[in-house]
Amino acid sequence: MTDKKEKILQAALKLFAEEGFRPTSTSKIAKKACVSEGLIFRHFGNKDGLLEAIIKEGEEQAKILFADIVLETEPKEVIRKFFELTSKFVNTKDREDFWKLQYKIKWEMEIYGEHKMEPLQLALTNAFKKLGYEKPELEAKLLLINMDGLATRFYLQKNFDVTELVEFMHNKYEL
Amino acid sequence: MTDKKEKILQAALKLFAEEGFRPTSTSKIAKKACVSEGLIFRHFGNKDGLLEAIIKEGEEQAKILFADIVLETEPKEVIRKFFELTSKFVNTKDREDFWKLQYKIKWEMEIYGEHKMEPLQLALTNAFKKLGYEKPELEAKLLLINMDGLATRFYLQKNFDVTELVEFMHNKYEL
DNA sequence: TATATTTGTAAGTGATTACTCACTGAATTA
DNA sequence: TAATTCAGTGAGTAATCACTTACAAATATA
Repeated sequence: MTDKKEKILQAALKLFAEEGFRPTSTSKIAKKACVSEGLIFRHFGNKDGLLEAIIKEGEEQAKILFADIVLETEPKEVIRKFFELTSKFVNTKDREDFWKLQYKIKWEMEIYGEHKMEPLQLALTNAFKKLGYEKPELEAKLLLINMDGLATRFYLQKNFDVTELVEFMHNKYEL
Repeated sequence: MTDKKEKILQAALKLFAEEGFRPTSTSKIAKKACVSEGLIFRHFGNKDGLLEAIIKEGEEQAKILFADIVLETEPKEVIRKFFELTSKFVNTKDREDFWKLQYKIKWEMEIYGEHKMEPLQLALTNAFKKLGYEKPELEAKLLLINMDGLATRFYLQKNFDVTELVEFMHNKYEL
């Protein structure tokens, strides 16, 4: 990975997250990355290839984040860590662009990517089962849906307090 | 409102909901509406004007839908009607394009439009207060967030069963 | 050191973009 | 009836789009 290739990825991630995929022109990316426009096509083939590279890199990071939850065996800890993740993934400036891009792309391309969340959903289902909940699968689904709703608000509504609501949600489960 | 102006609005609503605002060209809209491209600019000034007209028309319809809930005084009925709306607004083929556009536009333009939901949130807060809930405002916020999460799934994840989850959510409140 | 490969650039390409302009024909108004 | 407004068209516009190509410089390999 050369220096300029890395710069292109960073610039594209930021611009895609800000403006969306199709509305962001390759010339704008090149300018922001301080490289010639042609270099983008040398390294990534076409615009779609650039997006793919960004998403692929992000998925690696997501897997690492999820691993901590999926490998946990204590059910109450699984749920606690899930809420911890929810408020963290949304609050760390570092990865903000990446997560925002995930949702933006979802709506622009109209694909949900269920498989990414599957291990998380399974871990939660199992945790609720151990805790004796009547419908553990639906409980898990509901939590993930809450996460989508929170993300929607966090990224689109300024001055939205996530922490307050995550805490409130967490307290609804007697743990 | 002439016949052709109406056709432009309908075609634009459909295309914006399908492809997004910026990726939909005015020439494509004109073709779908079977009018000359110039007519779009005659009636709406520019592309943004066309979007504004669509959103404005939709807001009127939303107000009517919300009115039934906001005017209800019986707290349990307020919540029941809210869940009824949630599964309905998401399932009626008729208005599907409009609601889908609402979310697409939110992510494309990064504006949430909190004011639209305010009367609904107030009605829910009041209902939870009457029912003796400890934190009625947060309960109301949570319900609206659930709605956003459900919409995300419904429009982006094929084969997603809304009704099942709405019922499950509803049953969580002892009514 | 000589040769090949990779990394990078500048200047293009045709297609498409939002939008304008000069012009009709029909309906309204004076 | 004469003048004016309105709805609608089709052929333009400059700018921008994703992408290509020819070529130079740097780097790796022999």
